[in-house]
Amino acid sequence: MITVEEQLELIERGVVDCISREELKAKLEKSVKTGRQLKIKAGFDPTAPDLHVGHTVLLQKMKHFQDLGHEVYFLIGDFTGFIGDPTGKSETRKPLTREDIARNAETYKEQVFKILDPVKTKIAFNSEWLGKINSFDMIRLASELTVARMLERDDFKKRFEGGKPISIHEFLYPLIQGYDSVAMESDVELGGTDQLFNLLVGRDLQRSRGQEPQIVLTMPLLEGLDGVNKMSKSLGNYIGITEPANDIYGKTMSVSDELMFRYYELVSDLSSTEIEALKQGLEEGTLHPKEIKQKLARELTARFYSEEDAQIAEHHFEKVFAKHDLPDEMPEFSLNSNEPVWLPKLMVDSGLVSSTSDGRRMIKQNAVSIDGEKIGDTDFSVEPTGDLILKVGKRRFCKIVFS
RNA sequence: GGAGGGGUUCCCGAGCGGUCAAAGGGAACAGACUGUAAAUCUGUCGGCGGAGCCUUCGGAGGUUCGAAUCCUCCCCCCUCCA
Repeated sequence: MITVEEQLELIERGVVDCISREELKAKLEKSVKTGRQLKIKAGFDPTAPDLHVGHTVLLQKMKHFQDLGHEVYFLIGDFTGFIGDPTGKSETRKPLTREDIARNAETYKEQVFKILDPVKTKIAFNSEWLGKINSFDMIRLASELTVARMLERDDFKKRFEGGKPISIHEFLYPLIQGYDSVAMESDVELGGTDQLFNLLVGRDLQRSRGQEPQIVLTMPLLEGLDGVNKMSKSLGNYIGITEPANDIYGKTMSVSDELMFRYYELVSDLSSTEIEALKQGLEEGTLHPKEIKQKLARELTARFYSEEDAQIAEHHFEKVFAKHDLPDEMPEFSLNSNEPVWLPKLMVDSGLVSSTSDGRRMIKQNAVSIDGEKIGDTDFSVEPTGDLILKVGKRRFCKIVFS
């Protein structure tokens, strides 16, 4: 059995808030003594089963608990999904059907098990207990927190002060999430730092209902590719874990040097000593920043694919971007015409640009080439004499095949 | 229920009868520079085979030679009072 101290060391790695460390230690001690696993809970939204690298920060932490032999619950917040959550200014979400949720849950499993141990992971749905709750329970729950307290939550506070709408039912979410902890009798709840408030509500509710309050652990939010905002799908600054290997590799390479170590710390499996060594190598000039980043890109690509795929992705990257060569494979567009084709039209048809205006713009900006030769004339027409490679910008290629 | 403020192009946000395809910023895209880095600089940023034309300013009508701008109704959001 692993000692409490050893467990703490792994658990606390990368954690922002731990409330409280003493209680966590006590729980671990009890667990070691009695052999009872701790119940670890982390909740996920059922509407967006597209996980990105940002989510993996949390998943990695869940994995740590699994490795330590604890009981990890992947909680799908399907109850919220049934209701439809119009959070923020985005248009009201359509309530999900039972089928949607079942399908999303499947997708989640596929993705989540790229990190978590499929055998050890328990999947739970909060509709199981929230679906049974009645109006009285709901109102009683709502009476346990004040509006002033609710407005302490950063997100609500900002929206309130900024004159942005907040629906009443949004106040219910922290309560519902907190109730999950009560229903599950969780020992530890994990979440991003933005979840701190919700996680603390769980503690409050457990305590007021005579349970031993859960330990709250928050993980940092990983910055997205823009280096500023947190990684999110809606901001488009993410690396999706189901994206093609080339994209995972390439997107990782576009991370800035400064941010790259943040990625190392939060998502890499390397130990902190190994990361330190990389940092030192960079400072001393023995390691080139590109090499360090490539190591990261390989690690991430290999995690979601394989070592081999990572090698291929690296090869592709070097070829296309470092050497400005053509990729090994590119989309083909077959054209059956004996007439010359106006270039902007061809660009639209082959899907390289969205409109002829856009194509025209690209030509004007000196971004278009055919078989390596820049085209600067917007009136240019392609003669149907033979296959050719059409390139727009740095990364858009298409092989035009005449048939 | 009463009073007031507002909904503008991907986002934020000017415009308040013609000179508006709509300032400015952000995002994005392209070019230069590179390590596809990042940062920076420059340019582009509704559609149409370019001049010109067509469709945009919450929705539907209307007034005008002319409407994002004025009027009517409707929908949505915010604030204050109750």
